[in-house]
Amino acid sequence: MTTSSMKDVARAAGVSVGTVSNVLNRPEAVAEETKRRVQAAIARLGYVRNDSARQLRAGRSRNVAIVVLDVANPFFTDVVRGAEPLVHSAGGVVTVCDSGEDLRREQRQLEILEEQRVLGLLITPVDDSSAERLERLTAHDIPVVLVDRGAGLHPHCSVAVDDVHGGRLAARHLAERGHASVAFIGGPPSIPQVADRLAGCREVCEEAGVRLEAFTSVSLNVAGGRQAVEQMLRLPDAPTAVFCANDLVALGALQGLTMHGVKVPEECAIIGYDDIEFAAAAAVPLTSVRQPRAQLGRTAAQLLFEEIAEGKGHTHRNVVFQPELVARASTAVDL
Amino acid sequence: MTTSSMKDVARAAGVSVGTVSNVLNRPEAVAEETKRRVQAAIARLGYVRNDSARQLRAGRSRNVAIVVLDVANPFFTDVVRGAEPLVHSAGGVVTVCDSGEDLRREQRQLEILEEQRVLGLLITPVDDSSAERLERLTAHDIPVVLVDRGAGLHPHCSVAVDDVHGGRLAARHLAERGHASVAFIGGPPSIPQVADRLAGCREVCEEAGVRLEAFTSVSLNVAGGRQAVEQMLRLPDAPTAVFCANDLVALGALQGLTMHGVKVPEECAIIGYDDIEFAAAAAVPLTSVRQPRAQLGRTAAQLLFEEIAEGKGHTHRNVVFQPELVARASTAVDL
DNA sequence: CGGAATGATTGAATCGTTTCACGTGGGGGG
DNA sequence: CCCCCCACGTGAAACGATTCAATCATTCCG
Repeated sequence: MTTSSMKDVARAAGVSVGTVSNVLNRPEAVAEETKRRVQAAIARLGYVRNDSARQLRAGRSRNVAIVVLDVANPFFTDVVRGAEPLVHSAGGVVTVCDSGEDLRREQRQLEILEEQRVLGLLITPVDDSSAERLERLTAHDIPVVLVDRGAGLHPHCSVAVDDVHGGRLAARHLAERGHASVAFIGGPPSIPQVADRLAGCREVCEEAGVRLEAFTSVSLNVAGGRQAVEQMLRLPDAPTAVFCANDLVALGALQGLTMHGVKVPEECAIIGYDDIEFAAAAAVPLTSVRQPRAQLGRTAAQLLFEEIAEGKGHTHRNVVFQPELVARASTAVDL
Repeated sequence: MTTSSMKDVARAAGVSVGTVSNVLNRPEAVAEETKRRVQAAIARLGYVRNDSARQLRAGRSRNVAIVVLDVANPFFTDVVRGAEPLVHSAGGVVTVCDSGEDLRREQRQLEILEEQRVLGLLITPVDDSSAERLERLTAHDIPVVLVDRGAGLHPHCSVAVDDVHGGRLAARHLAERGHASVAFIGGPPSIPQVADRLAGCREVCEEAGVRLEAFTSVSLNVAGGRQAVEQMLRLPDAPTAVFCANDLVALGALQGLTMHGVKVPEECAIIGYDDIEFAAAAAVPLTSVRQPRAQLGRTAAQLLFEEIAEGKGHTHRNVVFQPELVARASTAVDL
């Protein structure tokens, strides 16, 4: 059984292909009786539109691509989920590409996506050297929206979260609970997110007269958090609270403290960042700074469609969201 | 700057479009000098192949779609990662669709994917009522590989993991550690995965003379695990170990036990299932039964490409993987 | 030196839709 | 009774790449 085309349907229904096309795309323009006949033929033959042909004529696809640094990272999956509904209601589907923080992979994916003439692109670029390739896309009329990176640097719309403010929220929460000495644990300071969170934290600590000690974790994951906290415990007067640059690090810190018999939150409070699903699932549910992830995705998609709708006259927008503190057991003690 | 076509390139290089096509697809068939001229023109014009046109001619796209129940579930993201490399080396990109366990969404996505004439489809169907729609796809020459569901039921290839064996592994591990009474915590028994894991566990327990008590969690998540374990603690002689149908439930159990001051593993051991990344990240690292997730994806993609290569003469294969036990701190005590 | 073999290039047909300028037939208004 | 307009349909021209038979030069061999 070969797939049948409009021509087959037209023949079967005794009409021209133009009419079949009308039944599909502007049903109000065709007489009831004819419509019925055509629809019957479609059903009988099991006809399915060929999107390639459609796209060819239209010049673009209806699909939106999103290129993320890591599909397994809950942050990105939530962003994807936020973006999906809009794309679907525009008749397209979301193509998710995992660059794995690898520039070459990212580049290859951008090439493929450009060949596919995607409607638009949501991307968290691997680093600033992607800028040039992205400009090429917009030059070829493929709008690009940056997610959580490089806001303002490029001729694109962007969505991001205010990390400095997130750092402030965390520090303020700890200060209010009476902590006089806190540790910050975060990965390489070259990562803007980490630097911003630390900056916000430092700002509030200085204001409130809280002693702040920064530990550099080898990486932003569980192992990094565990190691850093062990290093911290060796200090003569260890801080009574740790603020971690993300929840993975915080889970690592919790693990390290548990191993050393340090009670959380009684002897040491923990506060994480991102509020991933597993923050609440930890043995001691983690206080965390939540980013509006789904909304990030939703807004990114909105900006994309706005840019498409406005065409030439579009001016780029950079939307910044404010994070929010979610208090749980890991900081539930006042000193 | 309008996007330029092969015709433009041909004109710029002073050759015919056929030659340009050859430079792109069979470079060995065109003279050095000509090739150089054409490539120069391509670079100068910033020409990018139009995949729609290509697909139209070829009759199919080079993209593979994967429809999952939940993009945020680490199980599926790992499957996606396993499948990606193969698809990329075939010149395509992976379209990830999240059905969200919603039949209507799944249906809509299948329609779109069929219109797009995807090369093939990897899917974990929402339920058996998807079978009919999937058969329609194969009838239209779009091969389908089932992932972790409905193996053998349908005229498709499939990959799955032996859950009964996984249950046996867990029970054996606990029996070896000297536990005489264990609890199973799992969601509705109507889920085949849950039923199989329990069956395997029961089999070994009976064999080894271990008392087994099954608790039904309201759902397969953290809250479910916490509630079930609280119920368990109310028993006069509570079991000394719990086997959870998945890691989320196990994390919930750990949380519940921690809240009630029960020490893990000294007073109660825990063993989970899936070995998600966060199992190792728990305050007490969780012993878990690992499914070869990436390999599941890789193999699924392989089966897909085999089916494509073999064409008509293809006979469907059902590949079943054996899970593997990963021992960690949460069971590291012999009674 | 004729003819065959080899190599490079061309041109045109084709894939399946969409779109639009153009019939065609019937009904209503003048 | 004529004309115009409307509502439906038609047919053919795009869209941009691939493919293959046909053409044109060369080179090689006897």
